[in-house]
Amino acid sequence: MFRIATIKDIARLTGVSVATVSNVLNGKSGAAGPAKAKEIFEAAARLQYQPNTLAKNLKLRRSHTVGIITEDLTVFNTPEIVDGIEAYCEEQGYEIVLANMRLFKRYDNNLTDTPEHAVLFANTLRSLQAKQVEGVVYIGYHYRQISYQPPQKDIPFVYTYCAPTEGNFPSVTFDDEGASYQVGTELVRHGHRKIGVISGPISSLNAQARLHGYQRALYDAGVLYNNELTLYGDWNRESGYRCAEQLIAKGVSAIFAFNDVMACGVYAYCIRHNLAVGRDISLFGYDNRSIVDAFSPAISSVESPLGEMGRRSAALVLEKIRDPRAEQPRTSTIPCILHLRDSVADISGRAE
Amino acid sequence: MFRIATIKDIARLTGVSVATVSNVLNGKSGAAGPAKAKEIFEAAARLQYQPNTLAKNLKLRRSHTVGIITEDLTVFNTPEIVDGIEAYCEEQGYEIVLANMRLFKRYDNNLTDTPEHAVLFANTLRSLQAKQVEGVVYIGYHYRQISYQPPQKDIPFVYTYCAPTEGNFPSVTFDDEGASYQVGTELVRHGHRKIGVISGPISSLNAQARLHGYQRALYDAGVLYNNELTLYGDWNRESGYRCAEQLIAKGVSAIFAFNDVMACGVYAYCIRHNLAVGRDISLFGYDNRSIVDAFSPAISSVESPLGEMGRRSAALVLEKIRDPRAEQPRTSTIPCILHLRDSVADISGRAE
DNA sequence: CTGAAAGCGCTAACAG
DNA sequence: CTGTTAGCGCTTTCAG
Repeated sequence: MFRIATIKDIARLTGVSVATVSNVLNGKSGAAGPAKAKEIFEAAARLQYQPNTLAKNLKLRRSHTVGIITEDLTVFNTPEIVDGIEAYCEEQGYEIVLANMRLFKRYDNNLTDTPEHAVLFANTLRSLQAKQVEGVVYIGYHYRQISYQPPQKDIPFVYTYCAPTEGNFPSVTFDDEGASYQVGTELVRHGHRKIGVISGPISSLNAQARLHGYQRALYDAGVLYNNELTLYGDWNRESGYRCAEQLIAKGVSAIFAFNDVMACGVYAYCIRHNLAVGRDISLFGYDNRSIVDAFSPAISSVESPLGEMGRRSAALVLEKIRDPRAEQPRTSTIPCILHLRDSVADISGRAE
Repeated sequence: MFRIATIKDIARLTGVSVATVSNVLNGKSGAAGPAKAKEIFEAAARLQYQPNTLAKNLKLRRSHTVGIITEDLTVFNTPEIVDGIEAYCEEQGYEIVLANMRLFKRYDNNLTDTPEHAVLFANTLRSLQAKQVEGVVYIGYHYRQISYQPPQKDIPFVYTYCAPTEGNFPSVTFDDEGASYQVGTELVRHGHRKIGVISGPISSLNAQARLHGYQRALYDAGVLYNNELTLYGDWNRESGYRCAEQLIAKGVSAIFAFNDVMACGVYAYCIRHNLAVGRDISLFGYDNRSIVDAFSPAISSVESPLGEMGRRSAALVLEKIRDPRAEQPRTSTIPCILHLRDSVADISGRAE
């Protein structure tokens, strides 16, 4: 079997003590004469020396590592958030260690808050702490309230893509309300007055925020909000299709679906009934998933700033690590990115 | 600041030595009297004792951990492979530690094998080894040849979703050729004789294997292969659209696109020209991405067995860890999963 | 049945 | 400028 070279091997090879090797390799100026130092560096390179992280961290009692807990890594937005955290940590000289709870796979998509989840969370967090992480970012699979939290109230811990029901840990989310405000504003600016909304389930926090933003946009634009034109889907394609049918019967010129999958349902309805999206019907989705490109014209949509949420979460955790008494905002909200595409027609010139 | 309880705290609390605590907690029978043992367990529970992984692994010189190197975690199929590895390792009592090279983000999608990649790979592998991983799975972002490999020839190391150009490390891939064979067979079974193919670039290994499988299916079915009906796209939507135009002009009744994105292009062409997919034109895609559901009828497609590839890779690594002299297959190929949907019409009854 | 002691690889006083 | 030493938290002989 192969053995990784240790500081001891270098010491033996160069005829100095391990302390000297350690000092030289850690750049302590004047730890050895220039000749010896050079010799030590060369030996290290030749042996492909890599300090044993375990030993080093054990000794230093500082791992320079932040833990990431994902509810489920295979949910579409999670990897981008992880990526943002990694990018930021790398810039700051921190490592990351990932713990995936695999909630979807493990519990077959039953994601209501159960006691099992709390136990799994506690175990996951402890296993991360056993690895001496200095802080933790918790990534939800979808925006919702989380009832469990770390037992210690003073560890650097940030929720992202979800929010704690209580406690003082910060959370990072995206600006659902603001993005919907922009969508509403854009649709009005393009001349639309009768706009249909296909919301998610009324219990969804995302859906609530999106509806508020949209309503505020209409208010600010002086357009009456007609709640008959707001229907509630279930995030799935079929509900988009069904709601499109009703809304179009009511004579809307544009539809704002609260996710892309339902927007696809709308698109399908339009195709089936010979309505040209981007001319007869304008369409906005949400999530900016790859399906927005499946059609032509492409579906306008709202992109969540996943990478930026990751970066912000990491920044908050590192700040807290460096200054445990830092005052941090309870919630941080990152703006979304609007993608206005040809699915939205400008009808301001047309007769009503 | 909070401090995690150590074995020492328990020892002090229960009035025994650390050795006894360690023995009891590790289930050494008869390490202490039953009363004392109970007391120790209770103290551990009360203090939320969690053994320090660093210290434990340092001492044992066995981390029970396998490393995962991903080329890029944000590429759509990577997380599912990671998930499969995790699931298997968890069952076997192993932990995983993930190192994401972030190739896409870092090099702006320039993924030809460059010397920089080899250096990044070497660093990543070393950092994993510094954490004392016992083996490593390397996950490519897309199936292709990889020219670099670990410097040590005897470490447990498996490539997945890619293959090494040389060396004796095993690789795990999916059965592109077999899946395409099945697609060809299905299309013929549904009465299709003039079938258009939209391949990927001719240099792509995936595309080559898929074409072979398809050709073999025609051969076995006694259908002539007309290479005029095979066009080469570039994996993008527009090329699907363009190729569809040419193929349909040649009178094909079915189109097999080598990925779903190009299949979307075909779909778009059909919609634009009033051809009903699943009636006038049959369509098969590849990858089974979420966009297959964007249309109605849904696009038939081929699903890569990502989770299973992960599990198999993990199994190979663990086998090698447990028996360093185990003989292992150079390549393992996992069957794909065919999703036959309504985009494929049975035209065997129709006149030619 | 129980504990003292050594040591995994590394760093940081502290002496020389 | 260089080396000795102690110790991070844990396991494991080996005596008592």
